[in-house]
Amino acid sequence: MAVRKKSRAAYHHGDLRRAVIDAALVAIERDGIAALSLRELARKLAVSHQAPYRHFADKDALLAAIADEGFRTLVQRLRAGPPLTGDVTRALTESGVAYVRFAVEHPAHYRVMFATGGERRDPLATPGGAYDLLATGVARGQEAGVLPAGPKQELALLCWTVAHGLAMLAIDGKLGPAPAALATARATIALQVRTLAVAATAR
Amino acid sequence: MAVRKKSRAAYHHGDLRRAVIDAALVAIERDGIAALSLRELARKLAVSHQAPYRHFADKDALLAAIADEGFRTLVQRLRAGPPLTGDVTRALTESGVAYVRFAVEHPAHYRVMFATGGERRDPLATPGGAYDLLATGVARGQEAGVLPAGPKQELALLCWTVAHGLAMLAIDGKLGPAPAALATARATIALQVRTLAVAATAR
DNA sequence: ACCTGAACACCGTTCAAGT
DNA sequence: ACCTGAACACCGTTCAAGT
Repeated sequence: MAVRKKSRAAYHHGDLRRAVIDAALVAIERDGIAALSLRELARKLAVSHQAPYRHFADKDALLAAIADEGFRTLVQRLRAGPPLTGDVTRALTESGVAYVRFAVEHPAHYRVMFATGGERRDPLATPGGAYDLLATGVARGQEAGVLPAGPKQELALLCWTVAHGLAMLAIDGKLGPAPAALATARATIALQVRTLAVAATAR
Repeated sequence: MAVRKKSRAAYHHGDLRRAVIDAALVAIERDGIAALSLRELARKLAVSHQAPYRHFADKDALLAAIADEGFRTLVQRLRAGPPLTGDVTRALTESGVAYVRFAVEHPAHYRVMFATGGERRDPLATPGGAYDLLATGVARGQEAGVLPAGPKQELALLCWTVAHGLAMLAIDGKLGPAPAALATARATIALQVRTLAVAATAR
């Protein structure tokens, strides 16, 4: 029994790549990116400290993979919201909430996505990426008269700024514990959308 | 000559504490907080690797000192803006610009101020701190009729969110190179202040 | 696609003993 | 308020040789 157990435990059966990423997310969430240690991950997964190098060239490649995964998931979440064909005000609000919710639910992903050091690309600016979705939303909002006229780019940046700002404040604990933080973020987004709508109809 | 040079170089004459902080800021700006190494700082300053410990209990104490310095400087910069007794719209705009400018000019400070890991306090919430200044500005804005009515706290959080969001995007290079980034931030802040003013007078 | 095991140059931090 | 120097347990990363 002991022998069988040992010989079976010698190899990691399953998706080590996945397991390394998941363990890294847990570690980052607890101790921050700075404290991430590949050797510690390997220890926790009971594989040799060299095994992770089968899947990631180095520590930065692991972080890049996490960032990639984060951007893909974020776009999915944004696409899952209410369609822009209906109530545009609501759609814009829910998009913002979904953005912050993603950050709150995946703080390690979000941190890595916007961390420096790796000089990573900017998948937000990718065609079909999050920024594209935002630009479309802004255009619809202007057509529907719930966003003020003016350069779409400026408005899109303002919206992203609010979402990103709230996301960072939320995962840094500046908006209180997780459930309250999301409610506060929602209220702030709603205030912003309302303000923009009022300004749009004012002239 | 060689002897004299060696014996004089043996000690660090001057403010080692200051020198360590400055060297840390340079290192963080270049390689990020994660890559900061006390031993490397000591080497660069030509002191023993143990000397910095005279001034900082550990690495985290050094980061805490940097964060402290950052919060103090930020408050100074915000206080240096145009007074709230005059053109409130302009004062609010310049406050926001000063906030982002601080981040752009002191990216390492700003990063450390909002970095996790150290579980630091929140000097923003300190009496007389940055958040107090913001709350006062919001109150004046409402009195002057350039900010919409409503809970001051919600408006203050929205303003902080925009400033913090722009600051983070700027130092992460998402707004382009430094000079352009500040201009973009200014335009975004102006758009937000204008929108709020229009919404305030709409009803 | 994993393993063991050795190796290298680096860390943060502590200690002991100096000036 | 600094120094030298040794020490400890840790890192990321590379290599060699296995299954």
